[in-house]
Amino acid sequence: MSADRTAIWWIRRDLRLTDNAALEAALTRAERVLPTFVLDPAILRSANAGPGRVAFMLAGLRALDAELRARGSRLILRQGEPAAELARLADEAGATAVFAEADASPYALTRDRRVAEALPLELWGSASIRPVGQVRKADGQPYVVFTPYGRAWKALPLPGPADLIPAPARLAPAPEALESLALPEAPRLPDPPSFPAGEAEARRRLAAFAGAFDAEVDPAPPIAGYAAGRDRMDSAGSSGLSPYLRWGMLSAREAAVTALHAWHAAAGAAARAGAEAWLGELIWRDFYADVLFHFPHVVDRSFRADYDRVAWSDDTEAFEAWTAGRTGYPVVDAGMRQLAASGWMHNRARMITASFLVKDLLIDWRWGEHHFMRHLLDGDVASNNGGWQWAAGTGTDAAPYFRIFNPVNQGQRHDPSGDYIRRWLPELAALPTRWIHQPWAMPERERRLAGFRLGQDYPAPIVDHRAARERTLAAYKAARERTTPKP
DNA sequence: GTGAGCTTGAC
DNA sequence: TCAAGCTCA
Repeated sequence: MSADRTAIWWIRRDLRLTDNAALEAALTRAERVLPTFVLDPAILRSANAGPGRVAFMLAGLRALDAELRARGSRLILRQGEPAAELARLADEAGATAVFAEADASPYALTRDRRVAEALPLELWGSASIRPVGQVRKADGQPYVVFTPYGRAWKALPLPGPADLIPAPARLAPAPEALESLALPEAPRLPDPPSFPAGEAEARRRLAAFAGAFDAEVDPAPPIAGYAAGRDRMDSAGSSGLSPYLRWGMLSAREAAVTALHAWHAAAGAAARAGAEAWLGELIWRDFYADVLFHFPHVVDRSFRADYDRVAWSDDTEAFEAWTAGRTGYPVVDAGMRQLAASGWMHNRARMITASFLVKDLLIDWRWGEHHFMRHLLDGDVASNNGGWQWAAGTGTDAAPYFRIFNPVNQGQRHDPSGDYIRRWLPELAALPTRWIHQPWAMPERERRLAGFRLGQDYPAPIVDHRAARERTLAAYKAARERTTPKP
């Protein structure tokens, strides 16, 4: 190995220096490492690339560049087809290898195969905690039910703090002559942003969520109340880390180590349950990455073929009302407006809005999946598709088709104060809590007192939930009968 | 082959 | 109480 060997660290969805196995491998093997990001037109032009998520990514690259510069290096930004751009850069810099974090999504696998044909590409680490394909049944087949998957996941050796790779303190400078595109300005981020991009912010949030990892210092960090608190939309019970995990501003492995540490340090059974519940959410993320890897057809079809025959309604007007947060069901509309305004939605609200689109409006789950992908900062094919197929009842381990969320009950149960509604639907802010989840049921006298006009200040429900429920049950039943003829 | 169990429910 | 059927061991 020559002393001046140069390698490319190809950054994709791992916008961090801490616990980065690909970066570490590159540093171990080369004298000089070129941190490189390639803006890929195939991704940027795809229907799934929302401007909000692109802006978040660009802000993340800016933050990463600052971290690199603080260590003596800088980000090299290129634009074009990755294999061609990386080959060009390798020529310019005399680089002999490319190191990258493994990414198991279908597009990434295809892209990386092309790059590997042109250059020596080495994949290290994983965007999930356990790489896809690692957790399998005794017969070698992948799991398609979460609970047994989770049991097997936990039975494998668990990562500990010693497994995490520290960020490098110094990096060799990139040659001055190597060109880098200027980072495009990131438009469309709210100011101040709900989710400031970057590794430093991710670590701040992780520490704030999981506490000082010491029950004597901080006996009740949010993670300790997560088991009960995560479903509450009217308080900050969730970690708010999903965009950072999506872009690798936080390593999923470090999140798992933190959850396990919080479990050991927990002050009691409830706090332990909180840490376990959060670890469970991280395992869901691994599970859906694994499902997508083994069953890539889920990207555009139901996991279970029966449900590709559901006679969906092509009601574009109803779909528009759903996207705009104007369905007349407050909890649905609050979720959709939170998504539009912040690029993020509470997970409970994701389930409620998804159930409403599919099972109240009988609209194809793919319409909703694509809308979410265009708006979510954390939009990730595996998790988003898994969540939608779960809600639609078409996926692995899905909610049964006849389980249809009642939007009023869900709102009352998970936003009992009504504050989630008041935050995102200011036109309902003056309504008494008793009626805030069903303004149409409010007596005329009370409406006048609150100065509220149904149909003007806020729409009347666009569907009757009870009737919609019956219609959906019939449509799913018909789809099943069509494809499973009696012997 | 067989029984237990299946993220988040509704009526 | 109801709503099916299928996975996993």
